[in-house]
Amino acid sequence: MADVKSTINPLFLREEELRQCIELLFFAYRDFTAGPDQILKDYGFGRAHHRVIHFVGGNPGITVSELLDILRITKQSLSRVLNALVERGFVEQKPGATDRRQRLLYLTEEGKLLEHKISRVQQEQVAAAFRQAGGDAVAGYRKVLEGLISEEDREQAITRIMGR
Amino acid sequence: MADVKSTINPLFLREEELRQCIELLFFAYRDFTAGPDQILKDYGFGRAHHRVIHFVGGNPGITVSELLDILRITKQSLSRVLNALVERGFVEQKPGATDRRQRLLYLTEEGKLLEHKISRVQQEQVAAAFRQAGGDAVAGYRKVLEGLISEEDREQAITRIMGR
DNA sequence: AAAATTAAGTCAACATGGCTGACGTAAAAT
DNA sequence: ATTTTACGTCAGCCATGTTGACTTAATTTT
Repeated sequence: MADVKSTINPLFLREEELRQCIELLFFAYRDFTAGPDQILKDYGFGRAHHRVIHFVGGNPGITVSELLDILRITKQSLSRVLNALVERGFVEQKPGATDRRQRLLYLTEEGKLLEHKISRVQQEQVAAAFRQAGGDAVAGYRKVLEGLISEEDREQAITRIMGR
Repeated sequence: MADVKSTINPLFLREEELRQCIELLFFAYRDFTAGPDQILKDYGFGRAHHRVIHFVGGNPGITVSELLDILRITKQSLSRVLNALVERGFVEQKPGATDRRQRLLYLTEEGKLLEHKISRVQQEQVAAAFRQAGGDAVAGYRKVLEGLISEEDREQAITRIMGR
């Protein structure tokens, strides 16, 4: 069937393939976030808290404005989430050494525990997919996702991800 | 640097790699949804409306319960969005031929226009990433994303995506 | 034919996490 | 001394998810 169509109209298969790949991303992302969401529920936290925990965990001492730049949300949105995390003792703020206006963000011990708990689940899920797909597939996955990041963001995002 | 660490502790690179791939998915998904969001804003619609338009467009005559099963939201959440689309003439409902309780969903001509407009942008974005990454990378991308879908959902999702 | 189940819808209330706008404070840069 | 920057707060709005309770019409089961 697809064979016939692609012989008659080579663009059909391509468009259908693109459609499939788009839906694949939708379903994968949905299941990719399900594990963390489940754990976070026990703490009364949501996905927004997870993002903060994740990026503070991976970038100890990150400033508020750097975090805002990664998350691309308003400081009012961030503050709600960040204040909850600070009040409940998962994140702590220290004034910057050279610039004392800054509040450098760190995970507390409790925060690190939660971060590990969540990322272990997520890493296991991704690791299982990688094992099953093989190393070449992983390389392809990375290439495609990098290309999916918009040009304006790409350099910034990639160096942030890779450069640590 | 990574060389040293991976020589000393081979698990480090693996964990760091997983972390990178997780962030890659976060950033890619963010930019992947940005284009459609932009267009939808002009119509006063959001991402929720897009999902309905997308899946009704790809599955003409889909029932409400099938759609609920794909989107994994409550019927109350769906109804808000679906009613808006029907009222504004982007989706129409027809009673099922064999089971008249069902309301089969179709895009109107206007709905198809919007669907095309959005998916053209998204498909171009994905196509650009594919072109740049190459065919092998695309195969890898698909394999990994399939593996990322949870086992319970996998067969259902995959056959739904591929089987058309 | 009567009873039970199913598909779909509705009303109401609430939570999460985005947003805008306006304004405040302390530290740093000019 | 003035302006800019980093960060914060208050207040209110919007989109989209949730739960729970209940209705209607059509189909299926008994």
